[in-house]
Amino acid sequence: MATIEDVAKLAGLSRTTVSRVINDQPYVTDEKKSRILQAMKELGYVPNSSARRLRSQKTETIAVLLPRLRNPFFGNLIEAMEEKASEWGYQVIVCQTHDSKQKELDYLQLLKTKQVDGVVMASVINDWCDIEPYLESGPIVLCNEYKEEAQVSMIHMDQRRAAYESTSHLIDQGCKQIAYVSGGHESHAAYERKLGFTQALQDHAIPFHSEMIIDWALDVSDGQKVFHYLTKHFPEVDGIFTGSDEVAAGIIYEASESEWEIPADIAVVGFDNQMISLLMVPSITTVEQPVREMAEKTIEVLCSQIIHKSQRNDQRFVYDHELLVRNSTKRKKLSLQ
Amino acid sequence: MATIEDVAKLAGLSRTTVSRVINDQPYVTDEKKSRILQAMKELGYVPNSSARRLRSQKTETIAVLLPRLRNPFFGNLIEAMEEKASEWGYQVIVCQTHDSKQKELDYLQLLKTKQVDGVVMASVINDWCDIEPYLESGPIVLCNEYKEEAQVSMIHMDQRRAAYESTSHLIDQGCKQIAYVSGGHESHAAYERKLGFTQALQDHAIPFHSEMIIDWALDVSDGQKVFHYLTKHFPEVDGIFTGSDEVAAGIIYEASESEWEIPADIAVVGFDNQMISLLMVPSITTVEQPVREMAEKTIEVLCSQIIHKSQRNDQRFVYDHELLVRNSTKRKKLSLQ
DNA sequence: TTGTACGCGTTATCAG
DNA sequence: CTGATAACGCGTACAA
Repeated sequence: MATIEDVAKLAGLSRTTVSRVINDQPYVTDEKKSRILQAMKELGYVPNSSARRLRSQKTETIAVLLPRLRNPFFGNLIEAMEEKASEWGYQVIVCQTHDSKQKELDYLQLLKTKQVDGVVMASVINDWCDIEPYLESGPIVLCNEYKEEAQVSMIHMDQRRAAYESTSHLIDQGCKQIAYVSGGHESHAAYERKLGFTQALQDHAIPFHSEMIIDWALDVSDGQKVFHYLTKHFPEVDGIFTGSDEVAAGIIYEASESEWEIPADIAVVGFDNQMISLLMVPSITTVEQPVREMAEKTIEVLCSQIIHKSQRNDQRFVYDHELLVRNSTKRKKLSLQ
Repeated sequence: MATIEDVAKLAGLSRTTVSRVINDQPYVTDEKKSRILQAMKELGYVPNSSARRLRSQKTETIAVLLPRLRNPFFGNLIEAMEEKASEWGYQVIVCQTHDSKQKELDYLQLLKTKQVDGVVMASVINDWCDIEPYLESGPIVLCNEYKEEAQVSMIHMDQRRAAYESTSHLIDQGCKQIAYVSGGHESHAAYERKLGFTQALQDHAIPFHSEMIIDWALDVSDGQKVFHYLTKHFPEVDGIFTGSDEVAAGIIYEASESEWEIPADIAVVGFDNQMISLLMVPSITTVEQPVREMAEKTIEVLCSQIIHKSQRNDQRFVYDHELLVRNSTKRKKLSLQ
């Protein structure tokens, strides 16, 4: 591997001058500049980035922590993040925590060891007090997650309102025995969602059945299990709020294999507006999140914090959702339309 | 930031000894060892990885090149790769090329600049002769892709056989006017698929209509367009081979909004066995790929090449597919069953 | 068993 | 405009 020294020798100049050319700095004669460029080409010289990192204390790399890529919500999120980061000249390291406290801390260690300049947390498992110390080593930005007590920037939706709205929609459609089905880990986002759900029940004087709360449903096959569990133990159920379109799809699929009719017997709402929610029969009422916008804003905020270290680091951006009403909840005759 | 020097001073020992402790090397008294560990804890010392990289010429990082994460096939692929890489102690950088030659080369540059120890290419856009030079800088492994002329390890399925088999299945079901619908870039994998397709037609004496070849269909919405395009221009079509379940789903969705019946009027096969292929009505006949196995093998091969630089680097692993027959192609009465 | 001294490849400082 | 020289933080022959 050719080094800067080799280039300097071949061009008959010093390392310093070569370095100036590499970094587009002024004060180099055009003649020497081209001599150096020539030498670089001849040797196939490429600057060694490990050395640069050591010298400049910068890595041009960020880490994105999330539970798992299999969930298409996170797939879409990181897709948009990688594209934006690439525009800013940053690499992206994928870090799947699988909802493990230990893995989360392991990945945060990347910040301490200077392997990354900053971190996006699209999922937070540990208590904030265990995460805060890492802030000394570099900026952290929360996306799709929030912690009241955290002094960091956060980009997210109003999960509570979204849940409130879609639950109210179920109630509007005449549901009175509504189950709440959500994913494994109790993130703050999930917590807010549940608040919105219970608030909606309360405001409409619908009873809350704590037995009809399910907190282990992550994907399609969990949705299938949920359907059997609910219809067996609570045959009076007539509405289901879910935290993801995959779970909703699993429920609807199993219903189609049984005697239950969706939405006549049970109305179901999903979350995220994945492609699948449109394609299912019946199509799934769901909550659209501005994933790409949130992802891009997250990267912008993080990158500018990396560059201007002084900047205030506790901005908050709240995005709007949109309830998309589809066939999985349309129980009422729409006589007025 | 505390350095190894600070730790040494505090412990009253030399940098070397501290380094030995960090790297679990022998020849250190237990007493001094614990004194050093104590000092490290007191200072919150963490080894600086940029310095280590420079010194050891290793990054413990690999890059995975793929077209886009939005395609769930690649999402699943990188999910499994990241997990396996993590077991080996490697970070994963996501590199979405969006089928751009330039982006592909930009990302390969990571190898040259020593930002990664190795590269997985799950997509190859450039001619191999443009990629080969990068091999000087570190190992490259192909996953789900192959190039006859390349002297690198490859992990993939026999795409040709898979396509042959699912096309033959369409023919068995009585299809005579079969369209071929595939994704944008003409990868070698896609090339092999098309070979299998045409071979199947030929072996069964079914005419090949070059006008019924579509090469721009990537996702659900493309599938929707495909449906309209085909039914308008080739109303005689009675079978469609697609390169992805998303495209197949888009076709089926549009058919359900029209007068066309699937599979009675048109039989459709997908590819990849995504969740969606099971959930659609009708469910989609598709080709199951051992994604996780291929991903894990890929990482194993790459990591061991990184570690044992001498090892032969042109191994080839071919995995088996499985045709899953579902309702989107079941046209014949199964009188014998 | 421990320490000394050098080098990994760059960039920044300062003197010319 | 150009060049010598000192860091950046760590690992490792080699010597003791």
